[in-house]
Amino acid sequence: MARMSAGERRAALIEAALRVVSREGLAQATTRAIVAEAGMSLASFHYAFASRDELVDELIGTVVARERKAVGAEELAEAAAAGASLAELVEAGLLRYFEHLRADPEHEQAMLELTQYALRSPERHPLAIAQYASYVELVVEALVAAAELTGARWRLPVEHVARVLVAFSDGLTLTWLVDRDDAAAARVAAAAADAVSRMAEPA
Amino acid sequence: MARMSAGERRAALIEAALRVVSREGLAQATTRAIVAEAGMSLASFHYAFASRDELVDELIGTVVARERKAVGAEELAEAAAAGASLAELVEAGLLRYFEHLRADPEHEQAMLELTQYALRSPERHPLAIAQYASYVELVVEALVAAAELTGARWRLPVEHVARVLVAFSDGLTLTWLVDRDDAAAARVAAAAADAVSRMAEPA
DNA sequence: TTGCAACTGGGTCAAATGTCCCAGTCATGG
DNA sequence: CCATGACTGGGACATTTGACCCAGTTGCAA
Repeated sequence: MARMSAGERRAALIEAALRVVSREGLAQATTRAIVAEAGMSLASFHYAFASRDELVDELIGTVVARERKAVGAEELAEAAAAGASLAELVEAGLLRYFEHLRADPEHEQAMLELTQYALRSPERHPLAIAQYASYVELVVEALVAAAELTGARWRLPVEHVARVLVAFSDGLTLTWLVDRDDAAAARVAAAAADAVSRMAEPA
Repeated sequence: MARMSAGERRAALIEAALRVVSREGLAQATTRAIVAEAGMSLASFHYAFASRDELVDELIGTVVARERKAVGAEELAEAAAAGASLAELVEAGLLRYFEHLRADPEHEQAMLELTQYALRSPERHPLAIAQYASYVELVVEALVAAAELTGARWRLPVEHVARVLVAFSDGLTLTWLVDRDDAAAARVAAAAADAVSRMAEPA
């Protein structure tokens, strides 16, 4: 195995772990499976991490940070310039997220498993909370931008609106992962966008 | 251990397994943990079930069947008689589900884990699909009743409406399990009811 | 009552798994 | 060039876990 710094090694192991969890599930992400994926030896694992739990904890944090980039709001502006309504903007955002989900369902499944893992112990519960706080924060930014672009004003605290939208996205994700029904997912997105856009009024 | 028929024993083990999964998670539901919960010996387990997997598969089926009873639609009629609108009826239904969730969060968490477990293998994926088909069916019944009681007509196939509502419920569940924010859950319920009720028109 | 099949308890086995040790290797500063 | 410490590879070990065997026991049908 090539030589690398402890930091690089930790990063490489986390990448490998994420691939294993995505492909086979958290339960199958044993230390041996992870180092095999990373092409290292077991000793390297325990040189970089004190325990498997430590890696999983760090994995949760890493993965949340990455998600932030995945759903960027760059295209919002052009859509609004093209005369889209707020509801249309929100729906477009949800559909963009849905494409992200369709492109890599296993990744979202992995995220769900990591959340549930975190929920199972009091020490890790904060990790799950941080994960969702991060989602909400991300959606807040998009909602603020969307409202500005369409000259609307949120009648509720935008965090509240975002929290609702995150819940709807989660529901869309979970149900689609089960039945893989694209049309149904599109209907969920439309209904969610409708409900959320009604939380705004002309500025 | 008292003597009982193979059928009773299987049922008792499934009950015990559900308790263990709810309390400690699927990963901790080892054969030993399950028989300890049931107060039996390991041999009894393997007398009743060929393998742990066989029990888990049966657990998923059992648990779905039980869920059907939990969200009964008895109170719909009285609410409608009191002059509630369709949106109010749907919201009341969601809030009733939410109370169910609040009363036993670990149970819903167990359901989620079982779903994800089923999603992880092609052979078991149909179990998850059946689980959700059962939810949709249940919601369809309630939606049909609610529309009748308020003199409304669904503009979409009621199965589509139900599928959306199931997605919203899932989102409500997942996010609430993380942040335990009752007020936020109530807002999700209201928004979901709003969106769903707009899928109907006066008959 | 008695024979038998259903059933049980305790122990055992092999595999998987998390953790860790130790002898060796390699890069780098002096 | 070489000493030193960071890093690696290959095992080893205890524990957990799923599976299951076998000698006994017990309810029940005849």
